[in-house]
Amino acid sequence: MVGVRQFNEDEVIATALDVFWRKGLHDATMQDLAAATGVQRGSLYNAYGDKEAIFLRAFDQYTGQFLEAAGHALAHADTTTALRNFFDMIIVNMTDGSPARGCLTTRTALDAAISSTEVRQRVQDVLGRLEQLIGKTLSAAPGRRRAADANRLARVFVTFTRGLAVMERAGYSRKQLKESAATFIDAVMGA
Amino acid sequence: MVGVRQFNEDEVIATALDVFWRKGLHDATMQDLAAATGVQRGSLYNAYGDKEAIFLRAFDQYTGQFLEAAGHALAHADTTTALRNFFDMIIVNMTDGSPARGCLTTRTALDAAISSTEVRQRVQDVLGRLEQLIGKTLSAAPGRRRAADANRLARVFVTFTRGLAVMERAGYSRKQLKESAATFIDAVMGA
DNA sequence: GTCAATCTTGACGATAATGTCAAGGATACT
DNA sequence: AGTATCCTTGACATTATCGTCAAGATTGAC
Repeated sequence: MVGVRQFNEDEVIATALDVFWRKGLHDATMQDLAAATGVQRGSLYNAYGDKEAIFLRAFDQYTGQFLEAAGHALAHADTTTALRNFFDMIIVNMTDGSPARGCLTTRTALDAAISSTEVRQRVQDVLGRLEQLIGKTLSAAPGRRRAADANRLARVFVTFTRGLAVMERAGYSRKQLKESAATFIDAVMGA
Repeated sequence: MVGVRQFNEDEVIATALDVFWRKGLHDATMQDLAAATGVQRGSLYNAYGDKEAIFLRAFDQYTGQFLEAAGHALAHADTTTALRNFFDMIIVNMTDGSPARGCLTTRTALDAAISSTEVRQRVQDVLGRLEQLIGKTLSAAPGRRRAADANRLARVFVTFTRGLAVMERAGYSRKQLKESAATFIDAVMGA
C-alpha cells in the first residue's frame, strides 16, 4: 500500500530507540532501523530526513522516560532512601536486556566528538536536568547543607552515575554495581 | 626502499596511540594510521595483521604509562593529598590536547560491545590494576579502615574516575571536573 | 470523477573501509 | 655471485553505508 503513511510514528520511534540503545547512534544503521521497524529505508529518509533526526526523537522519548523515573525514585522523604532508590533504578535500567543495553546517554556522550551540536546539547541537557533533580533532593535533606554544597554534590552524584554506566560496559555485574553504589552513598552521606 | 622494515616500530605504535586516542578504536581506520605514521596500509597489515593488533600494542603502551603516572601521583604520605594528585593527573590527562582527547580506556570500554574479548580483557585489566593501586593507598591511610572497606571504596574511586571521563566528553571543562573531584574527595574522606 | 499530493519501493551512484595479493626490489646469508 | 627471504607498493575484489530519485500507486480534496 502506498499514498498514505503506512506506519505508526510512535511505534517506529519506540523501536528505533531500542535499536539505538542496543547499538548506539553511531553503529546503528538505517538498515538496522528499517529491519527493526519494518519500514523501508527510503520511507524513513522521506519521513525523517536522516538517521540523526530519528535519533533525536528517540532520545527525547528516552530522556523523558528516564527523568520521570528518576524523579519518581528520588521522591522519598528520607534522602538516603531516595538515593538508594535512584541508584537501583539506573542500575537496573542499564543492566536490563540480554545482552545488557547499557546507558544510552553515556554511550551517546562518548560519541560526542562525531556527533552534531544538537546531539551534544541533548546530552548536556539530560545531565543538567538530572543534576537539578538530585540537587533538589539533597537540598531537602534535613539540616546543615547549604544550597551551593548541594549543587556541587549533585554534580558528583551525576558523575558517579556516569561512572557506573562505564563500569557496566567494562563488564561489572548488576550486583557489583549495586555494591559500589551502596558504598558510595554510605561514604558520601555518612554511614 | 624495500626488503627491510622501513619504519621504527616504537614510533609507529606511539603515533598509532595518538590516532586511537583522538578517534577511538572503532573510528580510527587503517587509512588514518597509514597517513599518520607514513607507513602504507599494506605494510601495516604485513607487520601487525590488523587494526586491533595495532591497537592492543598501543593500548598496552598507554596503560603502562597511565598506571605508572597513577602510581606516582598516589605516592604521597597523606592519603587525601595523594588522591588529589591522582585526580589532578587524570583530569589533565583527559582534557589535554585540542580538542581534548578524553580518556582512551573509557572510550574503549564503551566500544566493548563491538570489540574482541582481548580488548575487553585489557580494559578490565587496567581498571582492576587501578583499583588495586587506589586500594593500597586507602589501606595505608591512618587508622580505622578495614581492608574490605578499602577495596570497596577503591572501586568507588575507579568508578568516579570513569564518570569524570564521561563528563569530559559531555563538555564539562577541566575546571569543572576538578571541582567535582575535589567535592568528591572531601565528601568521601570527610572534609 | 478528476487530479494533486504524497507515500512506498527498488534501483542507482558514490564513497569508504576491509583484507588480500602479486610484482618488484633490497638485503643478508652462504 | 647466487639465492632465499622479507618488505613495500599499488591494485583488486568485497562489503557496507549513505543519500537520492524516478516510477508506481493510493488517498483525499474539490
